[in-house]
Amino acid sequence: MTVGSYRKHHCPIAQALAELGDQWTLLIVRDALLAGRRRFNEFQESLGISRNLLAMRLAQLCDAGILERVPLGDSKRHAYEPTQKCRDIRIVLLAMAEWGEKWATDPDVHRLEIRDKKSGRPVALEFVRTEDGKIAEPDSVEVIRPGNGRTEDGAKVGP
Amino acid sequence: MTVGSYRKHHCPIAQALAELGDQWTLLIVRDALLAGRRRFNEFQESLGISRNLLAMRLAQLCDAGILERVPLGDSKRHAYEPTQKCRDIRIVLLAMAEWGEKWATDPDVHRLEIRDKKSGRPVALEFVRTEDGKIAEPDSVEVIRPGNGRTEDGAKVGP
DNA sequence: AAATAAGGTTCAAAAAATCAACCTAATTCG
DNA sequence: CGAATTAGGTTGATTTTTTGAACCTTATTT
Repeated sequence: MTVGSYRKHHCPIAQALAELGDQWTLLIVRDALLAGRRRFNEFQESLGISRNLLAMRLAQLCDAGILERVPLGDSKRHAYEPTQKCRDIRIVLLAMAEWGEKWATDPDVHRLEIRDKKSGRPVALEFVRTEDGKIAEPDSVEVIRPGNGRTEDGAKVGP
Repeated sequence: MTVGSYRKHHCPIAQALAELGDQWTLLIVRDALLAGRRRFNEFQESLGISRNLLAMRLAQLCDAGILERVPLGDSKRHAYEPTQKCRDIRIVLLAMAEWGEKWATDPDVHRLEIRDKKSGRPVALEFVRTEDGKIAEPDSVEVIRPGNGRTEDGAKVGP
């Protein structure tokens, strides 16, 4: 079994990892979404990734509909623009950022602040009860696979 | 520059990826957190990962304080128990699951439901304004690095 | 017009992942 | 009790990925 054969598990986490789980992919997406980078050399210089590998990853991201190659002016050069599918990854990146800030061993780790665009007021990522809009503590929520009677604690069948 | 040298970027996302960004690591964590797996062979059979690689990854996860090797009975066998650092990854996995469900190409992808443990009511992952507890639309929030005047759109300095 | 930058491609070397076989200590089976 | 099987790895050869450097062609700048 190769690592890429995640798809055989019909788990949505495995599916996400099949498209994003590569070592560089989420860093490229981070650069595109959070640092506004768009051009081949911007990614290359920012990440220090080998150029051939970057070319492959960008092609894969375009194939997956996460980035889009758009021509710049009338030249043959182009920019890699994030699609909606890409923008939807931001929540994953911010969840990782919160975890990284909390648990990173690097004492010089940056903070990332999420805030409301208009008011500038701080925003955080939370579990919210759909019915009453109240915030739920992480430990008070469980994850189930609908149709599978079991909860995460005793599960025989995985996600 | 090797892919493991994320730490040089003091970005919390890069830090998180340095510990979790391996191809198998998040699947191991998923199995531990969401499917309750604890034993070497459980992970191996569930994931189909090579045994030597699994041994390395489990050792790394223990070193990182994400799993903990606890003896079983008085034998030399043991279980890999998730720590709090590991449980805090659940929010990342669930963000990925939501993305995977929305964007997966596999039509047979499972749904994962998050719900309140006590009431069984559904729960979702949302951006919440800290001040008034109101839900913020993803497109209405921005990410900044405090101390860096720029927003995600015009950033010269990345996360 | 020449120099430099953008956006790659090619190729060899190094590192990492896979696969199969092997090993030892517990546990279960007859 | 002894034999077989299971758990939890380790070892080593093979294959696949990454890396790093050089090279190339087409824009753009000086």
